[in-house]
Amino acid sequence: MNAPPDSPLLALQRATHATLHVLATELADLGLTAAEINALANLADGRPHTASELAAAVGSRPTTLTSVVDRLERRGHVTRGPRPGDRRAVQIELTDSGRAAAVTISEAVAGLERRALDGLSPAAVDGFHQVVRALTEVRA
Amino acid sequence: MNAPPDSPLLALQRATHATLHVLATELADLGLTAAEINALANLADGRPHTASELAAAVGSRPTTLTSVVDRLERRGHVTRGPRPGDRRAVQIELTDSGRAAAVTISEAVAGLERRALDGLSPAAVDGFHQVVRALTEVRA
DNA sequence: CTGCGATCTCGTAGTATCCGATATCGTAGA
DNA sequence: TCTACGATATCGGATACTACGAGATCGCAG
Repeated sequence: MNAPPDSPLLALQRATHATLHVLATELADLGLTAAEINALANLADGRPHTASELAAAVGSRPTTLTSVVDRLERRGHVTRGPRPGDRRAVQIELTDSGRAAAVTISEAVAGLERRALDGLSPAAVDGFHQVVRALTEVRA
Repeated sequence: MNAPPDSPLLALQRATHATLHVLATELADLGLTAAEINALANLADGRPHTASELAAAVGSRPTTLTSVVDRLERRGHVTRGPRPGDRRAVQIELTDSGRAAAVTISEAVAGLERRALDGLSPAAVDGFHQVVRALTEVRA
């Protein structure tokens, strides 16, 4: 199968869907959706983020993130507060339960990556990052 | 930017969102959504596909595809018909207008890929494909 | 203190996605 | 032949995602 080399973009989307689905299945206990998982994973470093930063990190618009953060806040996983020094920006921070969830997510992500990338050469992984980065920065 | 090497999975999702958005912007004239574009791109080889095959190709469930194909059919881009020899399966084929749209999409995809991958080594692209493929096939 | 740009939220609308149930079809087995 | 079982796709209903435009709040320059 997969006789033709297959467009990088199509392969990319397939991989995204597939990994997202695996992750959602593994993390079903948390009761989180894909977007929420993605947001928490990007918050996992513990640094506070603004809505804009987070939107850029997950690849969506700030408006989209509002509802996601709403739900995360309602569940007590994050808090919203003004950023000291610039009260326009909203600072999104993990709570204790949010940090716990983020750790679980990070471990699942790391485990999945380990399983997938086990037999591959570092050069391949490096090439992957180069391509992904180039694709992310492409403009219309 | 990109100070930390950043998880492959997060980078993957970011790239998917970014490229999808660029594509949707470029192809706004067609009046198609991301899922529809994805489906047409996967049908672009002209071969007939079944709903299951197409679902696997785009990375979603057959139920999800039904509504997408519904819309494509209503717009006259595809036809549904029974597959000769197995009337359970539904054969999805491009119409003339669907083929035209698919060509436009393929060109946009190819152009985007060319722009993004221009300066990169073939080895990097090869590594990208290896990683993406491994990620796609990972299991829970 | 006035205007302008930045940042976020809210309202609204259309899609996407899935689960469970159902209908149709193919195939193996009695 | 006919019956049971697996495969395939659709339908109904529910939830979430995503975006756009409008509005609110705030920082900053003059």
